[in-house]
This record gives sequence, C-alpha cells and structure tokens, in this order.
Amino acid sequence: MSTESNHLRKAGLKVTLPRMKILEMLENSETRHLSAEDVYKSLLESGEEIGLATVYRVLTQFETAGLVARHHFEGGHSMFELNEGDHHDHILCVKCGRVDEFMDETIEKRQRQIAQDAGYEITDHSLYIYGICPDCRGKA
Amino acid sequence: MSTESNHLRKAGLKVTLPRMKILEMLENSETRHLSAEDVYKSLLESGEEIGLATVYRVLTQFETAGLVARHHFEGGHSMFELNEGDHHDHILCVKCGRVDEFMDETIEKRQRQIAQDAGYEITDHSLYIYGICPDCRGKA
DNA sequence: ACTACGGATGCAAAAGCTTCTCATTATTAT
DNA sequence: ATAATAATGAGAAGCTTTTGCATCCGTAGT
Ligand SMILES: [Mn+2]
Ligand SMILES: [Mn+2]
Ligand SMILES: [Zn+2]
Ligand SMILES: [Zn+2]
Repeated sequence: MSTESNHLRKAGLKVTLPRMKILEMLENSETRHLSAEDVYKSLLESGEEIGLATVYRVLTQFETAGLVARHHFEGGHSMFELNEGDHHDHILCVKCGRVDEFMDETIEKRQRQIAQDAGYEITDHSLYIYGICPDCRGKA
Repeated sequence: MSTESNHLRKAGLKVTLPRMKILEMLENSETRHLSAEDVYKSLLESGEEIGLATVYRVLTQFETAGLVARHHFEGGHSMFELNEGDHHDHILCVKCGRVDEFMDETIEKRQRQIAQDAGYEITDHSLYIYGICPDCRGKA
C-alpha cells in the first residue's frame, strides 16, 4: 500500500489512477503552486491521458478532503498546492510569477483580534503581498 | 461644473453620460462594494440604458485613473469601490456577503518588513478575512 | 453655433476558466 | 467473478470579462 493510496483512502476517496497521478504530480512538482491547466499539461507530457474535467473534479475533491489548498492569486484562475498542514501566506512577483511563502504570527494574531473586535467568528483569511522579486529587481 | 465632471476631467477622461452615471452610482450606492453586474443592473433599474461592456470598460478606466479600487473577493468576480484615498482591507461574511473594512498599522508594517526580508520591492497587497458576521452568528 | 476629429458606446461575438451532462469504464464489497 | 456504485472522458454549457466593429458623441477650433 503506497502512501498515496492511504491518503486517498483516509480521505474517503476511491483509489483510481487519475487521483494517484494527480497526487504524485503535486508531490513531485518543482513549483509547489500549480493551476489545473498546469497539472493537466504536465500529466499529458508524462504520457497520462487524463481529462481536464477530471483534473478539476479531483482537485476540488482534494480541496474538500483537505489534501490540497486552493488559492486565488491575481489573474483569476485557481492555484493549488499540497496541504502539508502548515498554514502560510504568499508573496508573489508581478514580473515573473515567482511565489514565496511566509508565516507571521504577529499578523495572524492581529487578524484574530480584528475579527473579534468586529464581532466576526473567523473562518479563514487570505493575504497576498505583490512585488518585484530579487531576481527581477536587477533587470531593467 | 459638477464635482463628477471635474473628477473625470482630472483623470483625463471625456465627460460622457455613461461615465457620469457610473460614477454617481458608485458614490450613492448603499453598499460601497459593487460588481460590474451590480452597477449594470442598478443603472437599468434607474432607467439608464448603458451596455454591460461599457460598464466593464469604464470601471477599468476608473481603476487605471485611480478613481476606484478593484477587489477580488472569494467567488472570482471583481468588486469595485470608490477610492476615497484611504487604504483599507476587508472582512467579509461568508453567510450573507456583508463586507466590513479595517486598517491595521501593525499588519501594514509587518507586511513591509516581510517584503523587505524576502528581497521584494512591494507594489501592493490584499488581505481578506472571512468569517460569520454578528448578525449571522445568532441565526441557526 | 457649426464642423471635424478622435475617442466612446452598444451590440454581438469570442475568449478564458470552470462546471456539468451523460454514456462508458473502473473500483469495491460480496 | 458479479453486482452495485462511483469515477472518468469528451464535449457542451455556464459565467464573467474582453474584443471587434459600425455608429455615435464630446471637444477643440472656427
Ligand atoms: Mn503556498
Ligand atoms: Mn472597501
Ligand atoms: Zn520576479
Ligand atoms: Zn452575515
């Protein structure tokens, strides 16, 4: 029993070839953050004939199961990353699309306080910092 | 010369009826945060025959001119609000869609520090807190 | 006030991303 | 192995947003 099959079973999902391949893709990808299209194309390149609709369905199921996190970076389309349990936020380069991660307990704490002050029961939050990355700052 | 026409002229935009009406709509709307569709429908209801494409074009021009701010709340579509000069972030109710605003200098400061530490030249940021608002917490 | 020009508008078509439909196929429990 | 049930693939459809193009309008100059 591979680790992947166990993850799927634990999530209450049948172990199918598309789900296994997509999970492997997310685990082994160079870039942690992938669009559905990215996953689909990478699978095609590695010879797997998996439909785009299936990629979308499976990623949504993974999200529901807590296996992946979905992000809405600027540009409209969803980006997915493997959920390794640790919450973090993102800082993105507007020139080259690079994505870095960070976690700041001061910010997290202030957010909880702000929600409380406003009378909200907080369920989630998203914080994106946009800028020009070190590599892109050099180039004209 | 109305205030609106001056705003438009100052932004280098011709004073046209659609632009005037859209600007008025943003100024007088009950809810500060509107989608393009919201603006379009409200204009129809008040008897103005303005095309949806024009609403989108004008809102984008207003954004470029700094007259409005565009936000990407969860759900995908863009939301617009009049830019009153003051930066602020948002806390939204996932039940009823209510939107509240806040500004926290501690968070702003930490964001600048995080960008600097990562070597990024910060250009922008977006922070959304999601939760259940005071009104919705009572109801089952 | 009249003209001429360039920009603005409206409509319909198209684009881009995502979801849905449905016939076919694969997985799981027995 | 079989039956019951869920998953898949292909394409159609859905939504928001953008674009092409003919027509219209605002503006600057007369
Ligand atoms: Mn991440
Ligand atoms: Mn606001
Ligand atoms: Zn970069
Ligand atoms: Zn609410």
